[in-house]
Amino acid sequence: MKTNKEEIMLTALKLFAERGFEAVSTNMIAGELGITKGALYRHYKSKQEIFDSIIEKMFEQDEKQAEETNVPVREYEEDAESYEHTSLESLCEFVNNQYSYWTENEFALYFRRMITLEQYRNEEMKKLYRDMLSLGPVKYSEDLFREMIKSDRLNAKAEKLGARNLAILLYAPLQLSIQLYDADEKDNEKIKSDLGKLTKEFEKRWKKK
Amino acid sequence: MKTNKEEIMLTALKLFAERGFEAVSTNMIAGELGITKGALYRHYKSKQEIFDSIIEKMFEQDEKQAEETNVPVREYEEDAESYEHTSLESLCEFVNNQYSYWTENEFALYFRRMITLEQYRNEEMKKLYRDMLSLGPVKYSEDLFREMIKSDRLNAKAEKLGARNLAILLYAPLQLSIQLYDADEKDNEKIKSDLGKLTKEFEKRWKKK
DNA sequence: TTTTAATGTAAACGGCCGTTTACTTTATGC
DNA sequence: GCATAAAGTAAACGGCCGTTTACATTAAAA
Repeated sequence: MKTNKEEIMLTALKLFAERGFEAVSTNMIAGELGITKGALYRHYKSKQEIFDSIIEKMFEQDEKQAEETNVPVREYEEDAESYEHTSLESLCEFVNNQYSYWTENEFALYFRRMITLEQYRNEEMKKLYRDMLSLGPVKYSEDLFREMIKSDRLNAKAEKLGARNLAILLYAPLQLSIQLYDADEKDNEKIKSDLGKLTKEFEKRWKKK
Repeated sequence: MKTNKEEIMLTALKLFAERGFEAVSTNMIAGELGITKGALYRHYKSKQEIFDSIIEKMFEQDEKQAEETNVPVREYEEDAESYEHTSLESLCEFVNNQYSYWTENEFALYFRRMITLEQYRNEEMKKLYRDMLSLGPVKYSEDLFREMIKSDRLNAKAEKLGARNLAILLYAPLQLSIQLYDADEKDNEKIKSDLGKLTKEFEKRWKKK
């Protein structure tokens, strides 16, 4: 009489992140917890419900994360005013924070891997992956850069390159850094400091002198 | 009496690329082909053998691809001479070719997705993913940049930034572009032309004047 | 200490898994 | 056209799937 929902969820998440939802059996999850599969159903009414609760928890955690960092994370508000105070520096800092978040925060790390494995399964998963990890963040940065260009905070070269390409140039090294982390977790510190250098370099290159 | 090994392999690959190897059943593969699962075993002795033959075919195709493009793709030869004639231009062109290869070549496209879904399953898959899609290409570019710096083909800023970071700056936009393609295949032409712009920009920025 | 609710177990359920078997259909070479 | 080998079928195999059931144990409340 010990296991709680949180524990089951995290155990399942780790397995989902390594084999994919469909390939993980209730037996595996229970076995990992040292209980029998029947006991799982005291806490969740199905395997799917475990998965759904993981998604839900990620959304909750994501909101908190968004509040902590000064740069709003996902939802783009049409009202342009909200970006007026976003500086290039804070955006670069945000990128570095994102690296730490997706590699060092245990839940975020496994969630990212899980959703990576589910991204091609159906439209819902595809959208989730896109919004959280690929097109979403790019579009978000793009919007910020567009604002920066409008308010003349970037140099002429930046203006010429365009907001979308600036977003790609900033966001791509983050994405690759996360991939490099997955390739060898031991390189974490090196990867992180390299990313720091690259964002600093980015700052210098595009900021209005 | 029509189905051949090639047909089975490609059908299986598409399913593996969307759900993952373990989640795809022999029934699904056979169903997609319009035959019964028993018939599969006339061509392959197990589901695993279908998977293995996909890997094998990818290696074969990869070798051909490496011969066609003037830039050697993977295996790094200690002998530094082999890089002497690799120019920054051809490396950038190689990056653009890689985008087309991993999005427009049917087999490469589905193989990439499949291996993406298998990357966390075990050490063998992890290595395969790393070598073909993440750390491998970065290391390869890094070696090329190191040679370029040594032979003084890049400018002072490039030298200061270092070969690894140059590799990241060149390779990251390719990786992200591929992800963006997966997010919405219809954007292909736009993504490709943006990547072209970014590599041109890269060329101008780091080449010795 | 006794009651009660939460948490566990083991077994059963129908169903699908990968694979093998015995047998039938189809295409090809002589 | 007929033998033969290739390619298909349907059914069976043992085994695991997700889930439910009936019952036992545990921990907390009274």
